[in-house]
Amino acid sequence: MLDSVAHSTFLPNASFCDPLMSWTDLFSNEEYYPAFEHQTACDSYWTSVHPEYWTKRHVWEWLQFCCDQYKLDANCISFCHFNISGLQLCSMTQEEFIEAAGVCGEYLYFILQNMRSQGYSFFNDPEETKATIKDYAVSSCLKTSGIKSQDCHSHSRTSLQSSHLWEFVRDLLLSPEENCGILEWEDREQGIFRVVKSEALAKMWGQRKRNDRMTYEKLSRALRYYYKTGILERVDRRLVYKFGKNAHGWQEDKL
DNA sequence: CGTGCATTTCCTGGTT
DNA sequence: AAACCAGGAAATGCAC
Repeated sequence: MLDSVAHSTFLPNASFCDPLMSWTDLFSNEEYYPAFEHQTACDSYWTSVHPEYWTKRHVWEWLQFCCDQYKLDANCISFCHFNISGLQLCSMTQEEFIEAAGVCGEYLYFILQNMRSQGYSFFNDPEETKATIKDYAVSSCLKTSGIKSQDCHSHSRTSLQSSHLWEFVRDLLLSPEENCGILEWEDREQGIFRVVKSEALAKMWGQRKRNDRMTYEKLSRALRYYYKTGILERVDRRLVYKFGKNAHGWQEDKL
């Protein structure tokens, strides 16, 4: 089972990232049936069929795509739970997803629901969706190597909304596209970083928490509380912080 | 409903 | 003077 997932092929990235493409467009677009002229629905890619009509193979292909694209830990996923059709997949509740794949399940559920409502535009939404995906993947245990499936399950309640400030800061440091020069590594190895645009950082954090009253003054107070818990360590320079021993996921060689 | 955690808000005072 | 830093105290929102 795992082998079939690991060895099947994906569409190249460029093929499904057109944000303007609807399900109808995708379905009728010949580009999605490039190599096989007389394909049946069973032979088509999952990307060319609405999730409700997915075959078991489509479900597998989708799972593989998600694992690959969002660095989900396949160890967290009970693949036998997903040996089902698209119709059955779509009827699964979030709880059932979590039961089948822990925090990865919560994430997969999130992706599926968005795909069902938005089609592939979901994968290329430059706004919230993209940040949501990234944050979802990075803030939970998904990107950490060597994580045990039990750990994933124990974190199954972790979600975007519960993402902590230090994780938000960490993820910003780790994603240059979102960062926009707001944060900068001062010493990558030691986890020392500088807040370059304090106002922008506060604004972004405020957006994340849906709080337009957020300021750097208040954000920095929250950061200072991290000194006590070892998430951050004090650095005696303005706007400079350092990850402490209880912060994880920021080290280059451990990503 | 109560409790605890993680901020958020506010504030006084000190530093760059 | 503006922008930060240090923390105390209390309030808030949320999950359990």
